[in-house]
Amino acid sequence: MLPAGEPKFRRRPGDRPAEILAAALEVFAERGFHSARLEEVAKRAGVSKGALYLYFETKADLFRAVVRDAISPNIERIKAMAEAQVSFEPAVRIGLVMLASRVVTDRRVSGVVKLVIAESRTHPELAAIWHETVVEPGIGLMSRLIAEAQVRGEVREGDPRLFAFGLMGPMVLSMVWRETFEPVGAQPIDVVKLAEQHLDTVLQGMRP
Amino acid sequence: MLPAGEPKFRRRPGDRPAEILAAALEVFAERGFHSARLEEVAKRAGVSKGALYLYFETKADLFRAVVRDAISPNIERIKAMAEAQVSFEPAVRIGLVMLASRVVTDRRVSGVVKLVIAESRTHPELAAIWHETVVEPGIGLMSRLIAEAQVRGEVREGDPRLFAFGLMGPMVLSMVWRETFEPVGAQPIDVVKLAEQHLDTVLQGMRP
Amino acid sequence: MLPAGEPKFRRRPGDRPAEILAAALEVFAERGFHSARLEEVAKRAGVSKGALYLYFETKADLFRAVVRDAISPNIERIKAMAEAQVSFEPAVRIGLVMLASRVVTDRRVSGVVKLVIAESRTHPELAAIWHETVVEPGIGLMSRLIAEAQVRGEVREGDPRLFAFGLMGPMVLSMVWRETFEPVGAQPIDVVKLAEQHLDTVLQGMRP
Amino acid sequence: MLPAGEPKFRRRPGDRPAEILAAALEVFAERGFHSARLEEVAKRAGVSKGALYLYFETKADLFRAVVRDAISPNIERIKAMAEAQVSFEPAVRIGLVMLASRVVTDRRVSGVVKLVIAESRTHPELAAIWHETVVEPGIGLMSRLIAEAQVRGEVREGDPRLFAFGLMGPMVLSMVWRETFEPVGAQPIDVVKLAEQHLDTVLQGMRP
DNA sequence: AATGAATGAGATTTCATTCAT
DNA sequence: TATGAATGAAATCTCATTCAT
Repeated sequence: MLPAGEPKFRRRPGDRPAEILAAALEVFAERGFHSARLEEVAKRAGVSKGALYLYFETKADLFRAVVRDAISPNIERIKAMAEAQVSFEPAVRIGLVMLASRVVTDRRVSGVVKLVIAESRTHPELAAIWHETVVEPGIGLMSRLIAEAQVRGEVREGDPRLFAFGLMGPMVLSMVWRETFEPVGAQPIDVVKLAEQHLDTVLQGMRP
Repeated sequence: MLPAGEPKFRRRPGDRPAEILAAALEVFAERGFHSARLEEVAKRAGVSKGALYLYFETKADLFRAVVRDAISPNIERIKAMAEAQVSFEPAVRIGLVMLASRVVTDRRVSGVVKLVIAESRTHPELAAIWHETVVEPGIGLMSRLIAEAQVRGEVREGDPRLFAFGLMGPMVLSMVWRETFEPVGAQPIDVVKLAEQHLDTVLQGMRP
Repeated sequence: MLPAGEPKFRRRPGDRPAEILAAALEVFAERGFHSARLEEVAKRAGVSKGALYLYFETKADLFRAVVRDAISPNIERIKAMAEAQVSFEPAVRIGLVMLASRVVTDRRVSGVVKLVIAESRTHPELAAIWHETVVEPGIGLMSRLIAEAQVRGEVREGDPRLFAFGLMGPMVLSMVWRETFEPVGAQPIDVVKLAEQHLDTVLQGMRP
Repeated sequence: MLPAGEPKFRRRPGDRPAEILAAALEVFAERGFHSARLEEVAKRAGVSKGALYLYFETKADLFRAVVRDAISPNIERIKAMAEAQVSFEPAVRIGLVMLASRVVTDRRVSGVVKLVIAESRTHPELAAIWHETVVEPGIGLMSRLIAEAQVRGEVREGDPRLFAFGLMGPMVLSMVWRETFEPVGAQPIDVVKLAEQHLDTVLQGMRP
């Protein structure tokens, strides 16, 4: 049926699923779930539309895979932090600065975070996964460290969980800011400087 | 076609846009921009689909109107705060607690904020409007108050804008939390308590 | 977005669902379920593709409606036959000749029967509906008449249900013949003559 | 690419087409032409999808081969019957009972018959082949036997072809019944009993 | 001003077919 | 011969938008 032309396809090496996930992350982050076109994902991954379906059942399935994929390194980070037994202040300092410099700054992360927020209504499982795997463990870890520090008398009284939200808040704000307001001209936030100044302020404010 | 009878009761036309905006806010907040069905908006507003087009050109136009509509009362609050001339600490305390108790807690607001975040890529104008009208004035006001307090020696040195982000961060986190994680089972945040504890902490940490 | 041209659509009177069903019957009968194109159905019904979805949820739903629609008149016929209390031979004669002349001859019926056969694997509900509504009542009625005639000594012994199949078989064969072999050149069957000769033969063969 | 080792066992290539045809018959009978997946055929035949194309040009080609393949043994049966020179009644009795017990009862046959009916519109060649090779010879043979019996005064007057349809009808009905209504719960027909009772009835009814 | 039936462009998804290996 | 990853045309279904009434 087709007039013969140059070869229609060529098997290429490389990790197809990973290439597709990378392309999908880009497109989803740029356009959101609904506006993302699978055709665009395919084009950027250098495959045909049909090929996507060799690896992912549906668009939603691909979306979920993108989000899950973005979590995995974070899980490791959180575990590593949890296992590093140190005294309160250095632990929080190192943790938050690392978060600011490595995680919040990473466009891949802030992009996915924004997606999770944006699509939480239509894909609550994603919010659930993210919450169980990243958010609650992270907040839980900080709360525990704070509670222990309170027992040791290093931190004044107060709800440890609220202290944790107080520390994390500006990091969340930074991601939202970068994804939402910077593209329309807002002055970028220097996240590391923010983290450091915030730590100086809050840690002093938490002293007994 | 209908034999003349008594005129059917008819809502004042002037109310229509407001009713439509209210219905649209609901539906957009529940479903996001793309999943929101104009048919659903029309049904909840008690009008026909066609009627929407008498007041709004397109779906995007309606969306913009919803977002703008949600801003206006906030603008008034901000202006009021700005005009209330008080010393630094009380001003910040009153402002943040008011924000926590009146604004962050309002589902309408957190819903719209989430929408702005979610659709910022496809509707950057919304992010722009929000930034110019709400965010920048708010952050600007706080920064100025802080800078003035620094001049008076009430606040230690440090970037006033970063202090402002440090104060606001947990409020943003709270809105994201409510919209994204509470629906999937996360323990709710008591925003007012958070604001108060955070103020105690940060204001102490900002002292010279 | 569209350059203005002649009016895109015009509401027309008439019973839309019925028009669509008629068009769909044609197309389904011509092409089978899978090869039938909704675009073709829409074109023949004089509506747009989208309009089909105002009346029928899915293609399968439309298909079911076509089949159900074809049954209803038959149900009436069967009921009428059942209620006509007559002695055995005339009843069967009248019934079968009526069937031959009115039902088997009707392209709409034979077309739908073929569809039910063809799609019974993919749409078993249709076979079920047809079986419960048309086939089993019909066979049941004949069996009962035969059993009663046996009691009265008008019919020799033998399984009444098998007698019924013996009478009906050539009618089924005729429908299959018309739909399957006539289009490829088979000599048409004169169904009424077949029914009459078959009745003469079988009724005589059923005498005690 | 593989290091030389002992040769993997390998089916004789000569068997491949037969294995594929067997698998294809199963799948086509189960799902119909369109819903049949070549991947499924390949899996059941124990070959790759690509291998199918070494033996059959297209899906339709494979389908035709399946149908033709199912005919061949029948042709032999029919020829054998035609050549067995016997008097009318025994010939018909033997023939029909054999048909009932060997052919109609064979799921492979009823499956293909159903396929031919179902796809006759999209693949008329199949109906044509079937008609020319199976149906018309069979009906022709019976008609001739009947006509000869009429000449000998063994059968009363009447259209021999219609007598043939009268005899064959319940066999067709049985195949349709099995394929269409039994899967949705209809009580199975005992085809051999049906054939015998029908023969008793019709043959008596055909006596002068 | 209001209606809502109708439109049709466009998106996801399927799967027979191809061809580099 | 044989494989199976990859292709891409084509089909169903959605829904913002239109406009005769």
